[in-house]
Amino acid sequence: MSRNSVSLKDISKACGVSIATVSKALNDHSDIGQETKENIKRVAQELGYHPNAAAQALKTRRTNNIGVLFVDEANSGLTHDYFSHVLDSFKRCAERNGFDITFINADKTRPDNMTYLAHAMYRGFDGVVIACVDFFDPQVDELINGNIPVVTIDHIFYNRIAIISDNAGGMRDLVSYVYSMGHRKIAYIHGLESSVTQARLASFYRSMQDFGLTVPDEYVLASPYRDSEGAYRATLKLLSLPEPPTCILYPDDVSAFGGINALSERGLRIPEDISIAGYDGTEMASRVIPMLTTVVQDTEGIGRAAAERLIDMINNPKAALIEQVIIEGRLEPGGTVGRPA
Amino acid sequence: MSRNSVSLKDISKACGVSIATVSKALNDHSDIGQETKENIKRVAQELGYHPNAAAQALKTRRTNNIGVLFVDEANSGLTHDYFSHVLDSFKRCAERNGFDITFINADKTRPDNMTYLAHAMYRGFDGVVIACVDFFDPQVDELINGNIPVVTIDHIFYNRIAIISDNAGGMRDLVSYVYSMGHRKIAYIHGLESSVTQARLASFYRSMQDFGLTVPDEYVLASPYRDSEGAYRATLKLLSLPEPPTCILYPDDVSAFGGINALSERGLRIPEDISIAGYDGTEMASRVIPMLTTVVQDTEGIGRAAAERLIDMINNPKAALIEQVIIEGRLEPGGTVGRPA
DNA sequence: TTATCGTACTAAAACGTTTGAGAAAAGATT
DNA sequence: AATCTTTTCTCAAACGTTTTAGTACGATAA
Repeated sequence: MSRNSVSLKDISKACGVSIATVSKALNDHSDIGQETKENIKRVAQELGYHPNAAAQALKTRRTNNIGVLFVDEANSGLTHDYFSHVLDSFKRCAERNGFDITFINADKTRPDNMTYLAHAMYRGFDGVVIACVDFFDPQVDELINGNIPVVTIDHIFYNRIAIISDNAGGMRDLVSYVYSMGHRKIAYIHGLESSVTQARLASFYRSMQDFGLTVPDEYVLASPYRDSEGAYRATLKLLSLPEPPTCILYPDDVSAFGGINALSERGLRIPEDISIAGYDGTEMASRVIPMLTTVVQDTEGIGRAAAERLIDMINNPKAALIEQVIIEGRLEPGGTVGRPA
Repeated sequence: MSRNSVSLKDISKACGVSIATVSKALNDHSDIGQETKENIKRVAQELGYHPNAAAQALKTRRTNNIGVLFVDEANSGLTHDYFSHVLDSFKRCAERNGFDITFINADKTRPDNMTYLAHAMYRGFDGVVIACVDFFDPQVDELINGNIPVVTIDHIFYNRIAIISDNAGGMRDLVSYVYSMGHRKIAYIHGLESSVTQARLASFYRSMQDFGLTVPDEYVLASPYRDSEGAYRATLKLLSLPEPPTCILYPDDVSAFGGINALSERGLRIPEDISIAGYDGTEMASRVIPMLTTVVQDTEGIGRAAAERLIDMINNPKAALIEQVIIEGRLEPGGTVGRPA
């Protein structure tokens, strides 16, 4: 009862040794006799002892706990398909290394209204991973510049380690593939201002240029990420052009579905009449027929890389090299890109 | 530097009062003068003081931290669409009440290999929410029977509070709707053994019976949850029956997509030639045309209810009433159910 | 014999907080 | 003037752990 709690003291009493001896025995210090160690460990087991994380943290200044900060524009939180996969991978890797993960509160209405950094310090996180947030939020800046080890995902801060997916490479592969299928009139609907967007957009222009193609301004439209409505409208706009594209690239798979809806409403068949491609490689992309052509992000790799670097930083604070790790994606041809009529 | 840490002691020095006074002032105890309080709070602010969660937890035996346990058969973890929505809602509600959430380690290979309960006690969680796990895992049993407040989602344990979605009601509504569209030959592919499955299956039979329909055994097939391949195969089996159904109900939306693939492969149009419906109301269901007919689970309500009950239990340990909260879903007609030919 | 060493242990302080019991000073009541 | 209250503050213990310095003691070396 009363939140049963066996402490070192209880074991020390049961074994007739001091508390210090028990602590050392359980932590396998060298200055405790073999026999004593074994006895203590046995008794600890029998009594159902578990260390107290709070006491350990207080004493050692280490929590074995990593903070996760994630807020996206749409406030979709955990339900964000891309992020939830990254986080899942991050979590697995962290757990394998004995770390737990706790969310850094994203609700600004929290009773004590602490900033992200304050919250992280309050919990004593050994490290923090930041993803998909509004990187212009001053609170994020404060956190980045605090003295807790940090890795960021998909956004580069100059004084921190960043894990970023290879947006330029993915876009290059995509354009290259579409080109090889015979398309020359390629439109690109891109997400709103972010470093990810910029990287892809630049790569789009560059790749097109490498193939000797010029991109009419009307072929490049903006629409929010993961907003099928916006993509729907943008698609209609493209279709109403005097010379509509034969292929439309979308900023993400959800948007691509918005596009599909617009196209099928206009009676256009995919890929016979028009070709499309998404980006991200979400589950839904692979569940439809024809399978959506897309660039599958290596979410497993991103999450793992982030966890590995962060844990590395935590364990070797001096070796805090600034680094950008680029994780490649993989083009998934699917069936939504055909040869233009 | 060195993980900057302003403590009560620093404030007490700066203000020329005792540590106790500082603590009481910051916690608004009544035995501290107004003026002193204000001064202390101001100085705390200036010095950038933040409480230390570990020390507080050690002293008060309260962590303001809730543990989340979630492992599903497919080990899809956080990427599980239904659960990630429930968790997101849970998280928001918990945060509004000043709680953080931390995952209970699901990786059995963790270095210290603690059981779920051991882990929860180690972290000192004030409460625990359990969802979608293998409820026959003895470790889950141990956790349920431990003395930490627990709520379970979608599974009833007799001595604990459970939040469950209204599977019987949802299935009834679905059958009723399909019936009203004129269908009489209705097949049901259901998930593998679980209380959710059983509740829906029973409700399916009962609803059919209420409409005076008998269900041929061949119309009821099993296929794992969220397995589009399995649903694909089951669908083909149904189509090869001498008298195939005019409508197929799937255990979840992902499975429904597997079914769609099988049907379109056979050249059947939806809903002209055959009708289908999913369950869950995932994002992908609403992104396709025609929109998938499905029962949208109130994930927001489920998550919130779970958080509210759990926090209630935490704050009033005596009022630990055993309760089952049923959260209703909502039939989303979509466009995949038409009138049978 | 005495100094030196190694092994196995303990004492006690410390981490940062909370809290009940008390103390000092000022005000109110007899 | 003496006593009781009230207000405001401090003392000190406690939460469970880790760790440094030190002790006791038998063995080895001089």
